[in-house]
Amino acid sequence: MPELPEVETVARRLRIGDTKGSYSFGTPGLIGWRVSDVNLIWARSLFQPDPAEFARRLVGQTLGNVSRRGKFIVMTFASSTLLAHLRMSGDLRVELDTAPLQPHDRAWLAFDHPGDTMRLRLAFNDPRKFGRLWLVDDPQTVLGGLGPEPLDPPFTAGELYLRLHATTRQLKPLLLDQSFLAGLGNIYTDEALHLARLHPLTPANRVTTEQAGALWAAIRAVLEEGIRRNGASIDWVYRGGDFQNYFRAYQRTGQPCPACGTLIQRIVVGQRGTHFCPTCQPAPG
DNA sequence: CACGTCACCTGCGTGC
DNA sequence: TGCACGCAGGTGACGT
Repeated sequence: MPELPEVETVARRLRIGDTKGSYSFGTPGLIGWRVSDVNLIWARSLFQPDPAEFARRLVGQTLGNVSRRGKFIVMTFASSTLLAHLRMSGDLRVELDTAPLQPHDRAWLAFDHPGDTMRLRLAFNDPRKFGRLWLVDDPQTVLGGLGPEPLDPPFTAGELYLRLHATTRQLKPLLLDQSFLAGLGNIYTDEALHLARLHPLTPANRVTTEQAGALWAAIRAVLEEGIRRNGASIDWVYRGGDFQNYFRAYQRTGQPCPACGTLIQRIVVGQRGTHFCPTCQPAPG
């Protein structure tokens, strides 16, 4: 799924709630709520630690903050950090703890709140079972290998240019590499390369200063638009966003390029479907 | 180092 | 209808 904008949308929902939730009153954010119970339905969803220690360390802790790093959701408790990676099909739901569990729910945490009779559930739903949870003392043990955060100030066009010129790798797989840049996935990589008018197979070290500037601006533009539209909802996995209605290239094989009308082509790069306009994004060399 | 292949999983659309 | 097959928002472990 879930790339940076979708993960940001999920993190925001956990942090500040959602007035358009499943209930008339929406769902509140979970900051300040206390874990009263945990249940692991599919044990392999938990990467670290073992289930018994997971429960022992989490129950009784109060959630201090929810943020995002790359495609990870970062839930900060007083003495540990819960990390979630949604991989291809994961999602996190906040609901009343009386709501029925859903098919493909893999784990849940129950929350209570001082002076409040309401109890909430945070459910981790993941049809394909690729998603993972970690409970750690130091989040850097999991997040330490990630590249720059593309929307943060230290990530400049000049920084991108320098990183591109450190390798001969093709742009598409390079941008998907989370140690090069954190947060891009298949959708936003295709969208950014199209907007920047760069062919997905271009060797990174052959990108000019101007092209690096265009790619930097394009990455930020597509991510910001994705966040503004609450992410993309595609296939049978509906997540509430509508960026899928504004794709320029991704999954538009055979449809006209919005810039020039040429039909979008699909190739396979590193086992991933890759969509581009052969006119706007001419082959390198 | 760069690239290819497979594995991990389930569900959906397509075509025979 | 049934059933194979290809495809899917990700990543990590291998082999060459």
